[in-house]
Amino acid sequence: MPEPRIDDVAAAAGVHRSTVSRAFSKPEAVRPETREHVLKVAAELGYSMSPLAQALRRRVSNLVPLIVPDITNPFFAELAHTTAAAARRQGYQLILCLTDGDQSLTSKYLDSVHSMYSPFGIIAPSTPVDLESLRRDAFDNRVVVIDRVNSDYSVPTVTVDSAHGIDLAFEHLSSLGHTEIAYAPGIVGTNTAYDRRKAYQRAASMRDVKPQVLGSTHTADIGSEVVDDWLDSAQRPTAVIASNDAIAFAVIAEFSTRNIRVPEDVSVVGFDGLDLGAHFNPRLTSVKQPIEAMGEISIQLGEKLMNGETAEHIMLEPTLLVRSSTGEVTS
Amino acid sequence: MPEPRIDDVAAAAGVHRSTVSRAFSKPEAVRPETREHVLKVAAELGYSMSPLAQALRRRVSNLVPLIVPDITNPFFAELAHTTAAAARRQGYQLILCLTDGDQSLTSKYLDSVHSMYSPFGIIAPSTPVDLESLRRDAFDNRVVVIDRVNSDYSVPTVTVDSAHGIDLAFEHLSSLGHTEIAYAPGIVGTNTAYDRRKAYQRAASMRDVKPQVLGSTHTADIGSEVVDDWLDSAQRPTAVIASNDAIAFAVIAEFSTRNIRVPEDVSVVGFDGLDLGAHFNPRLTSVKQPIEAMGEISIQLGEKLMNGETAEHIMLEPTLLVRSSTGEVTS
DNA sequence: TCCTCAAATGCAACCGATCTCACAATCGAT
DNA sequence: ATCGATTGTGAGATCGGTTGCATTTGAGGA
Repeated sequence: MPEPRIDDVAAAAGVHRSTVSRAFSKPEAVRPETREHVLKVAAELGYSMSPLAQALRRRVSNLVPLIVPDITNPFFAELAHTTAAAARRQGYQLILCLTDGDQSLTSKYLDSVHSMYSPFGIIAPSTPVDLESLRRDAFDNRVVVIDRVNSDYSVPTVTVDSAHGIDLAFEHLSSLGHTEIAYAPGIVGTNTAYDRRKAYQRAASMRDVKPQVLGSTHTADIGSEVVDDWLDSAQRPTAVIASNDAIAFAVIAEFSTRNIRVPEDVSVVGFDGLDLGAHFNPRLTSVKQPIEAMGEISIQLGEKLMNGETAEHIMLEPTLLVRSSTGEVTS
Repeated sequence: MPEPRIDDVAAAAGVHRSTVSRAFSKPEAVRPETREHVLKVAAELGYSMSPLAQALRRRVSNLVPLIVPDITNPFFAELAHTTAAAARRQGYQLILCLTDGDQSLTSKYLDSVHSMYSPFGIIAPSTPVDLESLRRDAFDNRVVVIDRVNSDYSVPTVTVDSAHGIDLAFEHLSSLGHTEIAYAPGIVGTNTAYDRRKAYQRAASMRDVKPQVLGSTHTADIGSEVVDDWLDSAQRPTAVIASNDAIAFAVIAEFSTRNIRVPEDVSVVGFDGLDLGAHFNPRLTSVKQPIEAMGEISIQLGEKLMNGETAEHIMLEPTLLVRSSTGEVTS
């Protein structure tokens, strides 16, 4: 048997199409008894509305795109995870769009979902978003960006307070006696990468620590670059703050490969606070981003956007997750 | 300006709607000159077809669901990555559906995408799929399963040869002098978990190794269970094969926490061959699943399915990725 | 009992495309 | 020149709902 359509339900319930439609999508517009009857008949027939047809007529769908550069990066995986959950809770279906770092794909995806009448979209960029093109491309600006945005305050954003995060890391390391604290930057380009690095510089000078940035050329193997620089350093840092957990993993792996022990010889703290870090060796101390909140809030901002409210800029506070990759300085 | 519709293009080009439609979706049915003219006019207007309207009328969309239990598990992340790429290449838009281990969500998702006229769906289950319900639920059986299927050969599947994978691990460990080789199973339930464990038992007995399965109660912390069992073992295994990389990570982290060194005190080999393992400490030796091929082939099987071809069962061969978590036995 | 007005329902156009069928133009063959 | 077979285009129903407007229903008041 084919799927029942709205007319089948209408016939079976002895009412008109439009009444069935209202029974589902505008409950207050129909008499309670009628509504119940229609719903019962519909249930008996195993009827459910076609989201496609709805979207076509209403010009609004429940498909919300989340655009991320790389799902293979556990940070984005966790973000996708929490955002999908938040989306589902609100009745949206999250569409995960993977750009693989290809800028042009972003606007392509945006076009594509726009033509599916998405109510809004969420972008977690790897490189600065070209907002000019976003706006023009589509979507009437109904885009939420996870990360700061340079030039344009009309786009709502959710970010994490990098400066505070870095401060937490410094504080922790200082309390363990570290005074030579270096920084391992990630891929440049994003605002967060920039913010964190900046925050490192500031925090270092505030504490009379000589800023040392390790491995800035960014070839394929970040880990060995960082460790090379560390070894070459006149005054070897006793601690390294990585700009994110993935970098921290790579750095620790490389230290270990060269028989430099973490945290005995050098402490490492990450930035992300991924669950995965709890099963790393050693278990990774890290600045924890409130990823769950980020997902939740992105959806909320999106909904405000579609209600025509003005752009908000939410900044979330990170916390410190102390595990085993940091220890007292021994010298 | 509102988005142009097909009638706008038709008017501007001086032809009928249907001709425009054909110019796009059935090129051979329209005179070349007409076609070119229509396409040019459409381009000038910045016109593109509404996928929603298309899907509604054709009763086929380009939305392909990939249902996975947990994107936070890097295996599924890599799978999603490659499958999304393969899907895009064929003009599909992958919809990632996260079940979080909630069985009932699977059929919900299936219903949902079915009503969006998905041509087929892909399921990478964490627990055995209830095919009865899948079939009945929706989709006319147009589902590809990544993992074996027990009861039903009418569903196409793509699997990896677990037995061979385990053999590779054994071979490698044997060549390093290991004779006490234990196994750390993952979450039970999936066929792959079952297959791998079975394969371990068989491979062990074939090589006169006493099978030792570590940590089978499966509380929250698998790592410490495994290590507890390892410590309690009368004859401590010199090597552990983990049923997947995530388990291997957890086990190594726990070994290390208790000051047991990998690979000096015990070798560990994983199963998945994730890129992430290359940045683990120590870099993880692992049986590598051909994840890229799995994604690609799932899409292909799906396409065959929608063309009415009969179900195929593809089995892929794993390879061994030798890194640094295994070493010669020292006793 | 009749009238009024609001609430509930029916009617029919519409969202943006596809597709079957009918019709016109073109062509080769007789 | 006539005719049947192709080929290309137009007409209009259709996919499965939504929605503004018209109409019916029913409660309350005179």
